Amino acid sequence: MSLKVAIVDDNTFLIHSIKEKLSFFDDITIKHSSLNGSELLTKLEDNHNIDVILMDIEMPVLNGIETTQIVKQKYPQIKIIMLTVFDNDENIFNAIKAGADGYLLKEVNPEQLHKGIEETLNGGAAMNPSIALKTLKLLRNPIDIDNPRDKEDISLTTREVEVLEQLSKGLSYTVIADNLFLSPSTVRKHIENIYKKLQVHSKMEAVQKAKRHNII
Amino acid sequence: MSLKVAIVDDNTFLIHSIKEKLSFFDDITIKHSSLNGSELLTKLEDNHNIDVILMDIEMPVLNGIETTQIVKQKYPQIKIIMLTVFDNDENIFNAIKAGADGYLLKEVNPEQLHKGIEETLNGGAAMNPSIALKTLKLLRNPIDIDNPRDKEDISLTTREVEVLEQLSKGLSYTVIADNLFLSPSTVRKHIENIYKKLQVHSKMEAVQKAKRHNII
DNA sequence: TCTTAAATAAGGCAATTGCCCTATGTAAAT
DNA sequence: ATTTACATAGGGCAATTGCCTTATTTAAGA
Repeated sequence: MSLKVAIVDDNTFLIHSIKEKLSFFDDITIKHSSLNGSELLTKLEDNHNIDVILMDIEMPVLNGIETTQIVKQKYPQIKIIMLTVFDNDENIFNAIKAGADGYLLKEVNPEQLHKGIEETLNGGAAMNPSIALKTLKLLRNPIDIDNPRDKEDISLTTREVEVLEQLSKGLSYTVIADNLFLSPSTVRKHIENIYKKLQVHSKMEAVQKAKRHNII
Repeated sequence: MSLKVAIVDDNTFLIHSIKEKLSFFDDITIKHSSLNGSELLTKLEDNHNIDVILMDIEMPVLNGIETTQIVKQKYPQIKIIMLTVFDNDENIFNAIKAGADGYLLKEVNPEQLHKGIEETLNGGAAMNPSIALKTLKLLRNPIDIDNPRDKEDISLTTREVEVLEQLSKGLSYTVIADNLFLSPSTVRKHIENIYKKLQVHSKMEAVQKAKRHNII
């Protein structure tokens, strides 16, 4: 018996792209697709014999988070995998809270998508490695989503984030240099740049701000 | 340049099994293996040029959770993937809290293990689907695992806690003195005493440890 | 009453940090 | 071809920090 999949996405082009990706696998049947949560709910009321729903987040009328919450309330047996272009903390956290069983990005390749669906049906969770890392960070450093944080986008380079991580452990310039196989001068330079980007003036402030923005 | 991997497992048979799994891939070099955390730490002190550590949890002398915590404190740039047969919530939660970058089960096949190492180095997190599900559940239902922490009972005075709170905001000695209507000398003295009680040597370490012990 | 813990305050010194300057090589973008 | 971003590296200097010493006052406990 093949897996019954439903798709919810307000972008018809992306629905088509998902269908195409799954067409390679004959153990998957796409039962129907909807352009928003409301449409999906109507279809489920008529027939809820569905194994997995691939759900977009940003949609008109009823968005993916709200829809997930409702579907999970009424049909807890149906697995829901979020399939979206957005991977910000807010969305991930809210989707998980709403009861999502997985979270994949739209750029996922056919094999990964197929595997994700299978794993989810087998009692696991489908997740991008980058999403997985974000969930770990959320577990380690629970941020208060409800409280409005400044949204100013802070863009640190990979190296800067690495240095910041070391700073957060209370390590000195020289130890950080030793750890990253750099000259202390370079570490100092990176830290100067970090301070400028974060608009702070000390290690502690930098780490504080970085944690608030879930950079580390 | 191939990826430098270290293995820590008290079971020599399992070490051999992991080595065998990774032997198929020529972009991976196994630098050394240790039978417990203590042995690993000694080796890292000699040479910390390691990309990833595959870490067992149940080990004599120094277990995988404690070892992860120490390694991440001293060498935050080294990625650590837990590789264990146990997947209970306690272990997963504690490993994540200790700073693990991934969590795989020992039955993992060579390809998955290799992929997990690669993904982790690429800034993601390696995770079993079943583990991923458990992390989602932990996020949804935040259990307050009463961490035994260190048994050492740390008793700071009211004033010391006040000062520590100010420290954690990244304030300088003089500003703290001004805030608490004290002489900078007094603030310095309090901080010295805090350092001695917590057995640390800098603001950042003090704040870190205090947070771990729920003092602030 | 004597002792101890806590809070207060100060001086000195070496190491670290924060902030300014300049400079080079490389890779991506225009 | 040229700008731009990134990573690397170094020098200099004032301020801050970490750690040592000593000292007084007050409040709580033995």
